[in-house]
Amino acid sequence: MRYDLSHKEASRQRIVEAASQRFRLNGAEAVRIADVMQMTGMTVGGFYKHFESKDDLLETAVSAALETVSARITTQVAGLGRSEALRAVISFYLSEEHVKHPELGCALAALGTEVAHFPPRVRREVSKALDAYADRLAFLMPGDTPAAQRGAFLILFPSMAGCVMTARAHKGSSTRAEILAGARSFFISAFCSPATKGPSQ
Amino acid sequence: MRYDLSHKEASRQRIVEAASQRFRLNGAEAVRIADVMQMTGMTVGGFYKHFESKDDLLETAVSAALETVSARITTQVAGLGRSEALRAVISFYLSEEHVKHPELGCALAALGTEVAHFPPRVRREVSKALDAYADRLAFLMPGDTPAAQRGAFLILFPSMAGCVMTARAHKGSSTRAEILAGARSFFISAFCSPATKGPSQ
DNA sequence: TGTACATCAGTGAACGCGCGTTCACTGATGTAC
DNA sequence: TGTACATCAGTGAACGCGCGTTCACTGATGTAC
Repeated sequence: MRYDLSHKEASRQRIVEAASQRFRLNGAEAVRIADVMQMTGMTVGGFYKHFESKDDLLETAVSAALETVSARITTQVAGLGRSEALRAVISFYLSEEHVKHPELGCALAALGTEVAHFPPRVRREVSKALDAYADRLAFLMPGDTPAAQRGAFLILFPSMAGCVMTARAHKGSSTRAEILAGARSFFISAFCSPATKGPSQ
Repeated sequence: MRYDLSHKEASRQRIVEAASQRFRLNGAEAVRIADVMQMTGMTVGGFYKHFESKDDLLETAVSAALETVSARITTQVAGLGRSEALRAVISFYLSEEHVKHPELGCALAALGTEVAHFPPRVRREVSKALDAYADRLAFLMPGDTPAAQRGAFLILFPSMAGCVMTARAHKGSSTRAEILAGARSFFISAFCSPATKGPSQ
């Protein structure tokens, strides 16, 4: 072994981080491996010292994106009460800021409809990563049991992802702001009112 | 003019219908013009007698899909009261059936996250088509004014599209059914309870 | 009514480009002695 | 400590395939007379 262990690993991390942003920004199909490698200061050929294929990278980068975002959310609400925490998360998720920066945002809102077209192995891993995402963030949700919290998460986050995706489809139209403002107040009042323990089901 | 007027138009319609299903089933990038033409019993070359480019077809086919679906929904709820009508629409939209058949379902749920990556001209047209979709279906929504109904539509449909997209991402996992069942009862109780005139905002 | 003709929807082979992947090579670094 | 060597992360040109688009051609059909 000529380079120390951390050298190769550091390169791999740079590739994953670059790809994770690029996939969210441009969509899975539109990302070119040569571009991702250029972002890291390396050239195409080196890619295959780290990954088997573009699909291998896709799987890794999407999972990484979901981990990064859930970690950032968790950090940002540390210290807030449950209701305030969720209110803050909803406000951010449904913000213009999030809509304008898919590369740093939720991978579900950025890549959602493409996941069903990923090759089976990739889709299975992404599906697992989405479940893990739910498990890491369910603590934000109202509900008496972990199962209830997970249930509420599985309503709120897919719904918000749909609103963000639709807002992004409406670039340069007032419909975008209309969707975001409406959804923000709707979901905050449905999930954060102090009186409610969760969505009435 | 050698063929009568309706002949070419009929071919064009077959191309649009085939493409509209194919785009929803496979995603915009994955659709091959040769495949679409084969579905119509024609061969590739003929395509360019009808459309300028694949993007031209995409724009036309996505708009057509949104029109077809809103027309079908409108027909199916004819005669029902407003609350029952919306209940029926939500139940269908969030059904396993809809999740399993993207090619016949809502284009927003099928192609949503890809729209932001369409070339500007296409995205503008799709954005308009989405606005028209809202206008045609807002009558289903609770609310005293058209604006209120449109506002409610712009919360409900993007949210449901997000749930369907996420359910589709979870193929072969119990998470799919969990999302659909949870979202169905949540949105029905939020938008169809006889007491409510709309989402409390 | 029959026949020559013109049109143009549709054919299918060929073109050209872009991109994922491969491969022979380089050169920086750690190790052996 | 210094030097020869081995390793392997990274290079970048080349390959090969798939697909959107083009183009010269065909043949079915309506029209003129």
